[in-house]
Amino acid sequence: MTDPASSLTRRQKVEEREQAILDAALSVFVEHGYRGARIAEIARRAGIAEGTIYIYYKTKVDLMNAIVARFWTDLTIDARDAVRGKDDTFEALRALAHFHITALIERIDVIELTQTLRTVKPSREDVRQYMRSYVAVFDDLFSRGQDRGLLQADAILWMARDVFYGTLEYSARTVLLNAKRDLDSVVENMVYVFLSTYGTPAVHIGSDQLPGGDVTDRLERAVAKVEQLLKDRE
Amino acid sequence: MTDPASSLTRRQKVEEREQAILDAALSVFVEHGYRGARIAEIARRAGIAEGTIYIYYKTKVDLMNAIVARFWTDLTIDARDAVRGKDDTFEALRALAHFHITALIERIDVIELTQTLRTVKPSREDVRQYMRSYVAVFDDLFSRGQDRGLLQADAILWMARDVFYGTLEYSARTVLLNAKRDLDSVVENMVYVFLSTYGTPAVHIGSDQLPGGDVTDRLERAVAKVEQLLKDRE
DNA sequence: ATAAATAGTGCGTGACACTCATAATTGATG
DNA sequence: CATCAATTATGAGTGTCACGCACTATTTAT
Repeated sequence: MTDPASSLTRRQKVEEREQAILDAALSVFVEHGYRGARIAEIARRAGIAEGTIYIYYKTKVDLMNAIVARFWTDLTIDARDAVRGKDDTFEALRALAHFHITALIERIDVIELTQTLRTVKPSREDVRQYMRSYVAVFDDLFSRGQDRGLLQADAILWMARDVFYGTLEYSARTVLLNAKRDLDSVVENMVYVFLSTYGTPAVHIGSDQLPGGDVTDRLERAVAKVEQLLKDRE
Repeated sequence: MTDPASSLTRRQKVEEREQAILDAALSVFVEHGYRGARIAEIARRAGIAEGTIYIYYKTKVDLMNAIVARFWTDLTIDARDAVRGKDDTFEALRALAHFHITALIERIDVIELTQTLRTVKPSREDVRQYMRSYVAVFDDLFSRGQDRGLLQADAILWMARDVFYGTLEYSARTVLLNAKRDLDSVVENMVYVFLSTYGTPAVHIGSDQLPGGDVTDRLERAVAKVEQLLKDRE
């Protein structure tokens, strides 16, 4: 046939329908949560029969898994974009922290679906996989910071990662509950913690972000004095 | 009647039955998760009819809420016990961190139920309430540390709290996945982060907990040297 | 054109949370 | 102790859904 509407190959049509299902499912899951979501409603929104969905996805859980996978894959790409071009490690960390907590708050519905996935169907190896890809953005940043001597070389990556993502996640949750707590403070706190904990002297010298009273900074100045004195004595 | 078995008053029997239901429900929920848990199974284990449960709890969600509430209330008491008697703020922090992550790992099943509760029935004001009581253990500790001049007076409590609970929670999750990551390291990392970020100079002087190679520690020694040198010059 | 393969349909079914009419238990009262 | 009202217990019954399945429609290959 030369019908323009059917100029699409079978695979393309299937592909499109799959996206339609995912879009419909996302909206329904987000609106009603996993339990409240009705397959019938998803089918209706996707403009297909209920049974058709089961051709594409074996179960309701599988369907949600597909949604969540798509979400995190896209988010990983966006995260990489957010830090691209930031040369300074701490600038990049700040950007990533800002991106991450913003995403956590704006897309909290989808993120909660991810949580639900874990409880509904434990031991989903695939969930673990795309989460790994996502946090790799931080890992790369941190390692590069270490190579450049801005972050302590002996700092243990996974500990720093736990502090980073754990704190932001927890903060996001409280931001959502407490309403009046501002995102920028959370981000600045994060950067501050990293400076204090993992920053090398190289970072602190010439740095002006630490408010008066910071130990490391003051000690740094003291060391400079020592060096001066030692030179004087020679 | 003087039948010893029925020497219990009506209220006592009701009370006991309620506990029996909660115990049965806990075990079933933990074994099968929220969705997999069958009310019929809970009734069977509690030794009562299915309908009886609905006399005590209006819905399945309400039942789970009761379980979770009991859990956190008990945990709060244990947490307070864990820090009692620790005079040094950092010792207490260490103890609390250890207690918290141990609980997170040992009782991860119940804690996940808490998460599930949030998604299944959002805006549960009561969940927020007993969580608040639980984190208050940390808040008290931190404030006392500030009063004593061991923690920076201008540090913002909620930020520190987010770092503390957020990091531990995230770590617990990865510990459970990665299997080989040891708890003590996580706890020490936590204490280290707090020392670096929120500790005042008063804490660092004379402290020996930071392993060689740590910036703050090294700078501390450098300062001691400066002071010595300066004295010598007088 | 015809067959083979693939995609779509929607009614049927079993599982399960929750209801309700009825029964059993309790403790107060004369 | 007998009676009664209030409370608590029961389990068969009901409505809602996820999912199965027998069948139809459409596309691709021959």
